[in-house]
Amino acid sequence: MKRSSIKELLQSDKILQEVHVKGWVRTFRSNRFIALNDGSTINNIQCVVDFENADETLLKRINTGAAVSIHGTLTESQGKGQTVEIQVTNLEVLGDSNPDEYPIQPKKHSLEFLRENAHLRVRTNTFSAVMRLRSALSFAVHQYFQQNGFYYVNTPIITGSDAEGAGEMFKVTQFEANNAPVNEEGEIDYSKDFFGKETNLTVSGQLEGETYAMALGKIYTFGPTFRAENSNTTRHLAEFWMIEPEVAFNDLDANMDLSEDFIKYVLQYVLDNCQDDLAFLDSRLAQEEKKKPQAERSEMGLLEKLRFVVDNNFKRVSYTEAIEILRNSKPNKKKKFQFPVNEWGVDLQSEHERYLVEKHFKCPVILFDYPANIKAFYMRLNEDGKTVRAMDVLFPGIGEMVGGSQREERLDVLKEKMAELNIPEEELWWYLDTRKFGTAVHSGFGLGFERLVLFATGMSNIRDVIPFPRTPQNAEF
RNA sequence: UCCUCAAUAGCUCAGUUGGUUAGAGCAUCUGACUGUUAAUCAGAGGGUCCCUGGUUCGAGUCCAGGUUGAGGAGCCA
Repeated sequence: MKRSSIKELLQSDKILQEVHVKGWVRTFRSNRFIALNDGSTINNIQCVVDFENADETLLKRINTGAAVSIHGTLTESQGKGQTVEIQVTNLEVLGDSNPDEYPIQPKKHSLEFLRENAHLRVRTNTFSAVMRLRSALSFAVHQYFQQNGFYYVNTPIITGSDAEGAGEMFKVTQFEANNAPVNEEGEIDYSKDFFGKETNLTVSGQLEGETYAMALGKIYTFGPTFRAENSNTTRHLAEFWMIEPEVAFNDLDANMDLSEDFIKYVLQYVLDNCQDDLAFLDSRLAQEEKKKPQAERSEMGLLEKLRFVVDNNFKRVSYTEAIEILRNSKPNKKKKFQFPVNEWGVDLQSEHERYLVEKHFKCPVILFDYPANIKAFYMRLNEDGKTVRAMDVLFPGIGEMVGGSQREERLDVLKEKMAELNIPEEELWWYLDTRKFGTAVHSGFGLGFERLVLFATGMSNIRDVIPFPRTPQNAEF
């Protein structure tokens, strides 16, 4: 007999028909009611066992976590918690689960404990909802770009350029740690290594992506990215997935339009397609919020927050305007900021970004036209000579969701900037070629996928929105 | 990397000014009950009090160093 998913059965009108399901036992109550989940939906289906006529040794094997195969009749439920249930005619335990050892109990676990059981945590409601949402978001990312004429480009994960300047890199080498060949100066001789040069895991596919945008027009990357920073925060991972669109002939305004349109599209997609999981996460967040003191509670629930972002325009503010707002803000005047805002040119601290997004504008904010000397070498210098066409999209509770810019398309200006920052031209000869041959205005941005998942699920720690998080001192699994 | 806090049963936690036999709820096991919804009731088992060293007649408790975790900062996406 054909097996149905629980998702299908809960929506079906197959009342009084024979059905077949397989899944894992969530709870077994009163020696009679199995709450069965197969991952197809957050909802369980209740399977009612005729315990009076059942083999007792079989009943003893129906434990939390066990895999079972069930044949039975779909009926309307006599109980209150569900509309339909399965009257079991045949039950087979496919895989036992020793209740003495199985770590996932039918009770609340701390997120810290579940992180230590990352291989099993997806069997909980919270993590299954998060991971289904992550999958849906990932699909929506591709759908958005594909529908809008973008080509998906796979930039290299092992990279030979270390001039991207996006952060500390993980080395890739075949050498033994204490037995690497050295040259006459006593330095490690990478010309003898696998690639014949020093190589690293990518921190960004942007530079390679730019070369493809200068031929395919509109491209995006969506792949793993690595940072060897010793970052211990709720927003950073050593291995994360980044989305990097790059568009030829787009200026910064078009770039801001793209980022806003893109974010709204993928959030609308999950609002339309992940209602059960979002409803669960919405109530989960509401319960979490209740534990906080009144002052720290967020004004909006998860669903409310998502709809708000989709329905309202992001506020676009230049760095210079932002500095003015901050300088005249109450916390600055009352010296509540740890880093007071006095002069133009300083980098904004988290507390300043949070003030702008959460207190002043109360909506996502796009900051643009930053001082040149706090931004990367490839960003387009403005006519004022002191700011660059950079932009950051800031989100409440998350901070920087997107970082992007219009790229410097003028070869001479780019070379000058690289010289200033001691970036050797030989390293990036291929990148400079895009400016030598048919250069054009172009723009792009990077969006940390996990930060998007963080926002869409209402989770608060980035380690809880990726299956197996990689962070300093932790590469278990 | 810096600052703050934490680590006690499988999980979540309590443990008084240092004091003799370290507790609770949940989970597990045994039994009762059976249309339950985190079922209920009765009973039982379960401890390297993170590690190393120190102070003390005596350390879960105090001190030092370390490990791991959490929150915040920096770096950023």
